[in-house]
Amino acid sequence: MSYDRIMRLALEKGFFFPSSEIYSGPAGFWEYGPLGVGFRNKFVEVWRRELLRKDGMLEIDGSQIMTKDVFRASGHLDSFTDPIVKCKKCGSIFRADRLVSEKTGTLVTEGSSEKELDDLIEKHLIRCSKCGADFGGTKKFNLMMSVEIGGDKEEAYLRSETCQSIFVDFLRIFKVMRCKLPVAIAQFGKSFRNEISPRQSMIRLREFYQCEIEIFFNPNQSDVFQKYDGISKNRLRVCLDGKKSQNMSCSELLKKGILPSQMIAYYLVLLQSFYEKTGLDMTRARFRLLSDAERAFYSSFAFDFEVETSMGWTELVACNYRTDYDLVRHGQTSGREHSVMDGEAQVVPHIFELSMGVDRSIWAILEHSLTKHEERDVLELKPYLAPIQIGVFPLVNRDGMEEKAAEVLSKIRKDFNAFYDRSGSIGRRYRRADEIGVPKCLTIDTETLANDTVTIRDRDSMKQSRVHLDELRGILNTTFLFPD
RNA sequence: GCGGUCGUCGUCCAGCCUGGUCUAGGACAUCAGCUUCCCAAGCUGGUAACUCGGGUUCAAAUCCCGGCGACCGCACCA
Repeated sequence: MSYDRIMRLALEKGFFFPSSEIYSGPAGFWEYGPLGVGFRNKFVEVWRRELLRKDGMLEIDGSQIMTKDVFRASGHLDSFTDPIVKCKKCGSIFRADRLVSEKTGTLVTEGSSEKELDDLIEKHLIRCSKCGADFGGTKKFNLMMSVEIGGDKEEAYLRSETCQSIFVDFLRIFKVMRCKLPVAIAQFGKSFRNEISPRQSMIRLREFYQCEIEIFFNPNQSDVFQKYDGISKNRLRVCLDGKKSQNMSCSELLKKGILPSQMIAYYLVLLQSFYEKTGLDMTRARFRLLSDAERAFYSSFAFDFEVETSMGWTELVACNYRTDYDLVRHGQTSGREHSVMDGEAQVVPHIFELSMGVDRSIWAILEHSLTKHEERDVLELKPYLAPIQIGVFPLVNRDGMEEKAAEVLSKIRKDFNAFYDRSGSIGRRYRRADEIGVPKCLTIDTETLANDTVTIRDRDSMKQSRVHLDELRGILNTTFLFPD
């Protein structure tokens, strides 16, 4: 379905909408409404089921504000603080350090202050290379959002990736949870990036949700991974050249050296089967191998899990081999070596991560799920992902059907997300339910009053069947049960 | 961040050019009532908007400036 249609659905039904809307607040911030929260919660619960519980991972929930040292260690403060100058006339922006070294032929040290750079620009009479006008002063631009803590305004940052919490917590978790390598630690939470120009609603946000999984392992033991045995024949849809996708078995991918280890193969399979369960159209999904230039500074091997949407191929998950970069850096900065015992050997674990963008996954599933059946718009969400599971309707508003419907509703509303609707014709009510993806509707009619049976109407087929109220709970439980 | 286009009920649009019958209109949606025994029927009534700030003017949704936002292109995107 098109971008505009999904946006209309989101705004009209309240899945999500711009933040601080009545003041046309800053770009890149969006709110989840009731349906959006319901959907997202269920999405995260499927993530927990298909990845965390299935594999025995540990989940934590870290603080969003973290001290400056964390990001000094992670490299974010150096790598993402660029000194920039802006032309007073045409507004063009340049990296101040690069500009100075280009024009003067001298190397500018990484840590040069704004004042030093300004002096150099003045001394060498450097002007805008586009229009020749003056620059305003050098400023530091950073994708990190800073905050001040307490009366003396201690410098801190909103985390730009949730995984830093996992890294700095690693030693404690490993010890108190009596971990052995390999171990996976996961987290669902918010991250913040001061994007220059956020675009396309849920795709590029300044405040966004991530589901991250960090797998800590002994690099000397990663060749043989027991769990791999069960998935060696599984096929992954990979894209090696940025164009064509193909299904290849894990054993083939390993033999050809495309995947570096059995362990990584296993986790990519796990991730792919998770997304299959979310209802994403997997024929429009792929693992794209990243080139050297595309990888993050810390990563030595990376696949992006991407899906095709109205905006083209969109990255949903970054699968990075981060080596021992993070734990070594945190070890150096904190002065506490981040090594653990693995059998007889003491090792600094390496890390493989699955870093999922939740908001854009939500968007992609909506795009792949909203379908037009003749004149009927149906949001074909998997029953276990539907924010509202059941509609309860009196067929007509008389003869005590409303009261009976209220009775049915109160019977099921504690166990299911159910809603009651008496407004408009029965057909209109079915259509309203279809568009927000309600899988089942219960209708109370004359026969209900006579013999306590209701009709269950199915969203996708529109077919109806009649069940006794005593059987209802069992049938609904089966309907919304997660398939094995 | 730069450039272009744009900003009116929940959604989509009319009105703007040519300021004043605009107390801002319509469609769809929504709410109340009537009707309705199964797939957007009908009737009656209702709620609901000029993005924000400043300026010009006797008078601003309408003209001008600025902020904020949206879309498109460039740049950016751990």
